[in-house]
Amino acid sequence: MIGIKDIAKMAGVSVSTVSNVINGRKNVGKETRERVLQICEEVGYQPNLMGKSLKSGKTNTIVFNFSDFERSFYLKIIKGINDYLSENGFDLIVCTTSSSKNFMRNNFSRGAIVLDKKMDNDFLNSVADEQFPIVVMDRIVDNENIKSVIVENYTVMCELVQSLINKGFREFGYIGGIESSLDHQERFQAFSDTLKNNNIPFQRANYYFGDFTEESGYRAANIITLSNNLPEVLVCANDNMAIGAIKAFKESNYSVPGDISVTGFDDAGAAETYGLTTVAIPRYESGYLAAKELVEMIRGTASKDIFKISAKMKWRNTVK
Amino acid sequence: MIGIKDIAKMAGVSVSTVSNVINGRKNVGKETRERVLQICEEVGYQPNLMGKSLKSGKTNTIVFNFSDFERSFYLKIIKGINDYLSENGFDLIVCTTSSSKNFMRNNFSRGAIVLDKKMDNDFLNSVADEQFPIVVMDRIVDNENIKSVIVENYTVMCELVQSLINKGFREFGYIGGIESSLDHQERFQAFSDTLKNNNIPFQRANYYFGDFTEESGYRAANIITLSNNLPEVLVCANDNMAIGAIKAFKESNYSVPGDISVTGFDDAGAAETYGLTTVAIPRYESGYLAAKELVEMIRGTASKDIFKISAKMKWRNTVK
DNA sequence: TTGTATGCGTTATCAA
DNA sequence: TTGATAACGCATACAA
Repeated sequence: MIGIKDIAKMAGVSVSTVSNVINGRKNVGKETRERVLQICEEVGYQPNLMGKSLKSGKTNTIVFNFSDFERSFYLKIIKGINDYLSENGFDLIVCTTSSSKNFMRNNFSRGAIVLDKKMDNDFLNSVADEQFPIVVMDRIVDNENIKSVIVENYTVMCELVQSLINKGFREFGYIGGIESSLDHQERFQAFSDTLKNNNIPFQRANYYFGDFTEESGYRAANIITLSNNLPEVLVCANDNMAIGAIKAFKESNYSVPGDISVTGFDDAGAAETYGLTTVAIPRYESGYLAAKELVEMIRGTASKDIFKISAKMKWRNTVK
Repeated sequence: MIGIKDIAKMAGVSVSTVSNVINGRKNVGKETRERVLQICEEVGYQPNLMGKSLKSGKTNTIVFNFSDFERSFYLKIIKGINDYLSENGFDLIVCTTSSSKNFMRNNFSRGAIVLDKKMDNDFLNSVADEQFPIVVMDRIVDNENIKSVIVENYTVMCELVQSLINKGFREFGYIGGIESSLDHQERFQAFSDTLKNNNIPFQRANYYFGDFTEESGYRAANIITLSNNLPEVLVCANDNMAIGAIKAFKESNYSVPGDISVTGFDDAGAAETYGLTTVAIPRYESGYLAAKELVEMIRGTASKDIFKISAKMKWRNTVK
């Protein structure tokens, strides 16, 4: 691997001069500067981050941590994060749980964005620090160096359910997501609060367990069809499960929305294809904003508030 | 930040002794070892990864490099890579182009898997090394430390086109992908070779440029409809473009496959939804195998051959 | 069994 | 305008 020392030798100057050129100091003669830059270009010199941050004690690396490979919108979040960070001169590394623990320390990286349920609060509390701020998504942690960026699920789910009630629906079914997920909790809370506010009863029997996968929605819907007691509308905690449910209904020769209406949450790629009525969450923007919040924490200019991403109803045609 | 030196001072020993304790060498007295470990524990000492790998030049980290956020199957590839690596005790970091160049060096990582057209061959040749092997996907680089894992596009595309010919199709259209992509090149080569072998003419006018995005397929199909000269079947270099084309045809009130048949390549998530006839590529397995090849190169047990992932025809209903 | 000295790639200080 | 050198945190060869 070629280093500053090699460049110095080739250019016939000292290492300090090369360092000065590379870091844009002005105390270098024009000719020397050009010669050095020329050589760097030719040999494709890349500064070694190790040496650099060993010296400075600072890095520009941000860790993004996730572990669920089933939800394709994660790529959009990553893209948002990546875009903001590269616009601001930070490097991004994406890791899954175990590796993240190695890299989330302030002599290696400058901060982290965490979207992984397996990364527990205790661990986060132990590494978060004024020198190592963290942004968590879909979770709230009580620590002044950990900031939350969450989706504003509650109001939009209220809006969705209220609209369904206004359309005349009275018998609701619900498929929930992973219980530890804040998204799940808020969505279901909004769902049941809205029914309660309208004096519409919701039997626990009409709650079906899911885990945000299409498979789990499919299974839940099969159980529903077997019960011989279809609700008028099935509200699902996300799109994957809604789509799984729709597939199951179609296989059992029920028409959506003829026999049963279905709603989702996310506006995932496939939602449009299925004409699914759902809630659109701006994923790219979430990532971008999470990165922005983190960088502001690093710079000491962040506000303390939880950052809420707002979502919007998307009416399509799986609701009568 | 507390370092080995501080521990040494507190324990009243030298830094090398502390280093020896931490790295489990046996040349340390029992008492000393216990005292040092005790102190490390108390103060929460964490070794500085920078200093460590700057010195030792060895790590267990593998870099995976990609940059296209539009193709959701990338998540499957990442999952495959992640699974193999974690089963084998390696850490994975995923990076986009610019950051990758920082991390792809043999004192930080142990090897890399590259799936990014923006990472040029010159750069790869300059970093690849016996001590830093690289696996490239969808590309062939002539370097004994760079191994290719590619999809066996040719034979399956021949099979697809031959089947279409056997069904009686004679007028073909084609939407190509990014020209620099090996996938694109092989698929088109197979397409035109098969037509030639069957003495079926293919006019260059029926070739449409695309870049693997749905958008580009949509545009190409709109151009086709305006030409008033629909081919009998439109072969697309991937699913995204095929789906874009199908949308365009439907908007122009052409029926698929009534007025025109369409085929894709990838078996992306949405392909099933659209009932698209396509070619299924095992993405998870590709990632898993790419990681396996890399680890074997690291261990010095890899074969020199290009690794080919085989793909399979998937007949659905966008072909008459 | 423990300590001293050196070097990894870089930046910063200071002298030339 | 340039160069020599120390220092960052750690591992290691070698001396004690």
